[in-house]
Amino acid sequence: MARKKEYIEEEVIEKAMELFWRNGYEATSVRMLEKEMGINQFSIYSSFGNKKGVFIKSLTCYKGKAKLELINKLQKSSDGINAIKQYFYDFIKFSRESRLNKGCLITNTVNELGEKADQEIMTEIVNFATNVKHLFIEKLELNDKKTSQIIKEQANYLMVSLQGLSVASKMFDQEQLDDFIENTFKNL
Amino acid sequence: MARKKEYIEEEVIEKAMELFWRNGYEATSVRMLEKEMGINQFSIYSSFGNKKGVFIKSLTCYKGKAKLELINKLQKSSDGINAIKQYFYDFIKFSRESRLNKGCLITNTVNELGEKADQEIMTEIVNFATNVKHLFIEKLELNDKKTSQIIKEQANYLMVSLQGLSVASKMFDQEQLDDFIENTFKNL
DNA sequence: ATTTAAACTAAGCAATTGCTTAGATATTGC
DNA sequence: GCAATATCTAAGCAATTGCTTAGTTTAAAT
Repeated sequence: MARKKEYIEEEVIEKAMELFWRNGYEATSVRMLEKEMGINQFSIYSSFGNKKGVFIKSLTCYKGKAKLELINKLQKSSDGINAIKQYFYDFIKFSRESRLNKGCLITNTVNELGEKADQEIMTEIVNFATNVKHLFIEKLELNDKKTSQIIKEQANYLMVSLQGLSVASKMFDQEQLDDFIENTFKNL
Repeated sequence: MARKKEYIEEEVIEKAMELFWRNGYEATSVRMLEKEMGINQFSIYSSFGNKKGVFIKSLTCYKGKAKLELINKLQKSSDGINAIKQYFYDFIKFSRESRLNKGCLITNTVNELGEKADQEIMTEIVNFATNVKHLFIEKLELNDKKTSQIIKEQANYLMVSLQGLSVASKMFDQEQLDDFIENTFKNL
């Protein structure tokens, strides 16, 4: 009884996500989204409500991509600490696009919006961080010598370290990042 | 032969710096700067050229404040590793304003502007990071058992860790940050 | 006191922001 | 074929962006 959409929402959201990932939230305008997603502003607003709506869906898309290309591998591994270390190395590759290091979209967003981030956005972020942390805990528990207190501390340590890696990858060279990762996992 | 300025550039720049620190570069408009600095746009542009000019001076101001409240203490100390650890704890206090964790302005800027940061801004940033790193190296050298290779690696490690602390302080609680710092220095 | 020039106020510039809407177009059920 | 309706294009909205400029005020040198 009506016309068909000429685009697939999941596909255009991936384009949007890439743009937000490269530029950040504020620096990405609806006109830029229009071009990158290949659809008109009318379509953007009718599909996603507003700019924030596009961003929320982009975060979901990012999580899906990260899960597929990064997190599933960690989840499957039974290599404990070494699996997490590999995750750190994998993350650098994951966040690099040709010569540009984009960092982690979640970390970028926390850093950009901080406490003044919208509630909905903040929920997505905390949600994602919690998942990763639980996964770290799961891998740390493979070492049965660690007490739950130690595991908690080390999981916190690793979470902050990962954020450092995200920011640092934008300005430090591979050698510096390698030094960081190697030292991070020395005593775990 | 002419009228006197009704403001002191160093004073109004400190206000601008606080604003950039809280909000980031893009999210800070010239109208906001006008209000915060307490001077008219004409004065802003005649004193600092353009928005970027205000920002560059703000970075310099930040460095001065950091030196005074943070870096000098580290420089004076002869406590080696422990002095650096104390620097990490001091940084958290330094970057907190009432309940808001603003992170490090330098780290915030790298994260926001990344590779597309203006050359002049990038110079200021690299410059500052290099200073801190050299200071870390100086303190690490107080332990004469460390080879220069180890010291290089550990300095890189600490630099990235510090950036992690900056971002993480925006969303993690004190306990998580403490776990991070304590574990960070276990590796040294 | 007069001249001179820098510093002020405040209005205004074009460009861009997020978002909306009027009207044309296409796809469906009948 | 026709009517119904969701989707498209493209123009336009008020508000905000970084920056400028015309005109007034102030203070020092003569």
